Amino acid sequence: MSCGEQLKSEIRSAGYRVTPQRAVILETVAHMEGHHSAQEVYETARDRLPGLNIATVYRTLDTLHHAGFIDLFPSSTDAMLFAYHDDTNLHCHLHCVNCGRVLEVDVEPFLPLAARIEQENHFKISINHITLRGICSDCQKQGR
Amino acid sequence: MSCGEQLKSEIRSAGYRVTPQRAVILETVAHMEGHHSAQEVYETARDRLPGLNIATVYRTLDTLHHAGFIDLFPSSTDAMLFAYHDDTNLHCHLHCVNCGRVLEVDVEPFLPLAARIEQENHFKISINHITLRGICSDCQKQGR
DNA sequence: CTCTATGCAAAGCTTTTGCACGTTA
DNA sequence: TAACGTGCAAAAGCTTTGCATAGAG
Repeated sequence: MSCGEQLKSEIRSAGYRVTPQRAVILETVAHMEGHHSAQEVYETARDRLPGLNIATVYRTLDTLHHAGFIDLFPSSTDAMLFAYHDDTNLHCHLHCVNCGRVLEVDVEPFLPLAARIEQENHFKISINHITLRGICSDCQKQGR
Repeated sequence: MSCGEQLKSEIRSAGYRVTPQRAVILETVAHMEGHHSAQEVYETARDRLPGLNIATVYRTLDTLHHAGFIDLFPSSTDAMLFAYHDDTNLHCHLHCVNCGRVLEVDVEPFLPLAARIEQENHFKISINHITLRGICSDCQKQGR
């Protein structure tokens, strides 16, 4: 089964109707590395689906988020960022507040600490959403 | 020196003009515990400064942020959150993606790990902005 | 007196919503 | 054919901006 068929099948198993828009948008997010705004997803997906509407992108990203296929990340700019959720590739995030880029790093060293914080605060941590904010090496070089 | 005078003096030492708006807005954020939207800051500050404009609140919060008095936090809802920056009280954040509340927890256990991540990635972490997202105990009780 | 900050109103951007039509199962 | 999803257009919410006036140093 092709990658696209695989994703369609997963949408269907999650109990959602498979439409061209949903299939293309999910494939788009899955193939674009990293974290992207709705506008970026829209512009990329539109190449394969002319006539696609940005409202549909928002509605579809929301649907796919509820279905567990997509993770949401608030960013330091106005726009929410979206990323494909891959259980086999959990990571945490270094979010540069200067350029907005999001680097991904191994989550493993965080796990013991996360478990401790969960216990002490009765707070269920979403491991894939741990975010450290700061300045990336590129921005440090350029001063500020 | 009163608390208000203290803050005014700090604004002045940072090289900014002291206006009633800046003084009141900074005091407001300093006295409101936790993290608040511009709208909340506006509504609270307006009690002491009728005629205050929301545009002034945004401009002032931005100024005070650049001056280092205020921290910014993107949230899972649309609105940016603002908090008083207190060097003597660094903490990290448990951000409930369900109700939007932000709990503060001791930052100390994070420091060794943060130092290691900084070294390995040449990324300058803003210690006061470490954010763990998830579900708070109240929302867990209510189911989801 | 000069330069900066504020109020006001308008605009910008991201995101959401209502509704008629088209599509999926 | 009975839901449900989409396109379109309009609106909503947060934030920014231009400009004239007021205020700080």
